[in-house]
Amino acid sequence: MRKMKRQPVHPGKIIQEDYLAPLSITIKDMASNLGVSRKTLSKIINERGSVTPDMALRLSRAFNSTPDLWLNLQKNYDLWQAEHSSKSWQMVKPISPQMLHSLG
Amino acid sequence: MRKMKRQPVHPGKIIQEDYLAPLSITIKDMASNLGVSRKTLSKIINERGSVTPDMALRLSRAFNSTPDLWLNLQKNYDLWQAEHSSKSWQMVKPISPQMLHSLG
DNA sequence: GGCAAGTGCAACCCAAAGGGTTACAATCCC
DNA sequence: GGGATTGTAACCCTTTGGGTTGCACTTGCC
Repeated sequence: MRKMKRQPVHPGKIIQEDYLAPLSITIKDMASNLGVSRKTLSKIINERGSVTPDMALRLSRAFNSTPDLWLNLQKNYDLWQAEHSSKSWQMVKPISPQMLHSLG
Repeated sequence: MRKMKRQPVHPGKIIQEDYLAPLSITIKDMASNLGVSRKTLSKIINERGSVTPDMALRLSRAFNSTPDLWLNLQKNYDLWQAEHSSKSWQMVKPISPQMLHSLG
């Protein structure tokens, strides 16, 4: 599989750069169109909020895409954050056949 | 794209049926191995908790898989829940070229 | 039968996070 | 100048992840 070396793009950036900007749609109008508050959209675009399943569904309808597109962007972003914000998960030892023997 | 018609399997079920059961590992021991509380693992396995990015990293190390495997399971599950727990997102109208005209 | 282990779960405590509204200051654009 | 846009802070509410402790139930084993 592929390992992410650089921090993935936040979905908010995609919304802003690939949709709102090109189409000249304001955050205010877009929030209204999505049926959420201006704050909610603003936070996501400014990378201070995340795309929830519900928001992914709304975005997919507005931009004629799929909820998975947005959730995957968010997932990759969150995963990268988790990988780099703590390392205690690296302490987890693989469940190997050898271990199973000692467990028996 | 593919549309999910049936409720996706919860990652907790996979953990239980594909790993713990076959390997005869108890929830207690597994929780200990993952470095989380018994409650945390128990909730996930009983489908009352979700696999967070941190947990996905732990599971991927324990079971020699990828964090994405676990996060995708959770994502699909959450998305299905969101789709069926509310329908207000269906009110969102697509941003069509026609709409853009009226916005201009 | 009887005990220890495994387990679901409730009760509590915390902190984080999503969502809403309101309000203010800074900007941008006629 | 003046209206529209926008980032944000302040508040409020609810949900949720995570931890610990304790209790009751079930199961396996001697």
